[in-house]
Amino acid sequence: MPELPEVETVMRGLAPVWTGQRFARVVLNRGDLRRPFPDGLGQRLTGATVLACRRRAKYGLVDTDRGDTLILHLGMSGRMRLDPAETAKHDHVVFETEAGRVVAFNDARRFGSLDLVATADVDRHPLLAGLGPEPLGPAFGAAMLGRAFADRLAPAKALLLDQRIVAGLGNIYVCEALFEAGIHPARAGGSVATARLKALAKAVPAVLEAAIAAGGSSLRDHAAPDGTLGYFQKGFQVYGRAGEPCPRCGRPIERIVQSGRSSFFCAHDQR
DNA sequence: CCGACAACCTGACGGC
DNA sequence: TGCCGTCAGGTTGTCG
Repeated sequence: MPELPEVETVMRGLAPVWTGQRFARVVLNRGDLRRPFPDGLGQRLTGATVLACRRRAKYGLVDTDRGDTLILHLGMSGRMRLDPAETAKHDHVVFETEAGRVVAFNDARRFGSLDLVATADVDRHPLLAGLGPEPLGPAFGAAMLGRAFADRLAPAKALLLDQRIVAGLGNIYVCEALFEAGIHPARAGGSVATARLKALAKAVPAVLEAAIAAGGSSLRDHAAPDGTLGYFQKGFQVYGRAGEPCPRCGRPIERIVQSGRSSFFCAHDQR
């Protein structure tokens, strides 16, 4: 479930555990996830002190005092298990601080990734260089969306999923934001009325902030009850609710598939 | 530029 | 209990 809010929650959970702490051990239980781990990953992290835990789009960034930044991506199924009672299947990398806190990067499907790059070059790294603005940052808004949507025939759904336009949205929150803004997911970007674009510019951060708030509240002392960071149940308005009544008009929520991914929407309220 | 599709992997779930 | 098909929050590349 890692879209922007989940990654934000994970990094907020890691921050108090890692910031200012040194890694005593980093155990790699395999040599790769989506891609091979960088050479010397374990050695380069062991003994390093964490300066900051932050986020860009769906990437978690961990800066160290050695001038390196660990770039982590949770893929589809990645989780950070905090002080796990025991090791679990798919605990691929285990970080242990000198204070004895343990974090296990668990990722069943192995679509996640770990990269280590010079902190000074992080923003220019190929993974991050092409990303659009943060939807919760100052560069995001109706004007910027208007420029990105103008003259586009591509569906609004596809444009919002395009990380070069806005960085951090995934399938769930795109569905939710489009519902909130009253925009049909298949509507061509260029045909979205200005008023709806403004609504969308409000809906996107609203939906994300609500999710972050829900995640944060379920975190308590930095972890869900099962020690997992980053995943929390949340009631969605339309996502995953095909056939259920629209919370606004009561008509059944519909599901269509766009470029291989499910879109959930209300055909009456979203045009 | 666009969109459909496949690939990367494992697990959960429903039907039989 | 097992087997089978379907689906899953992401990213990347190919093809037409």
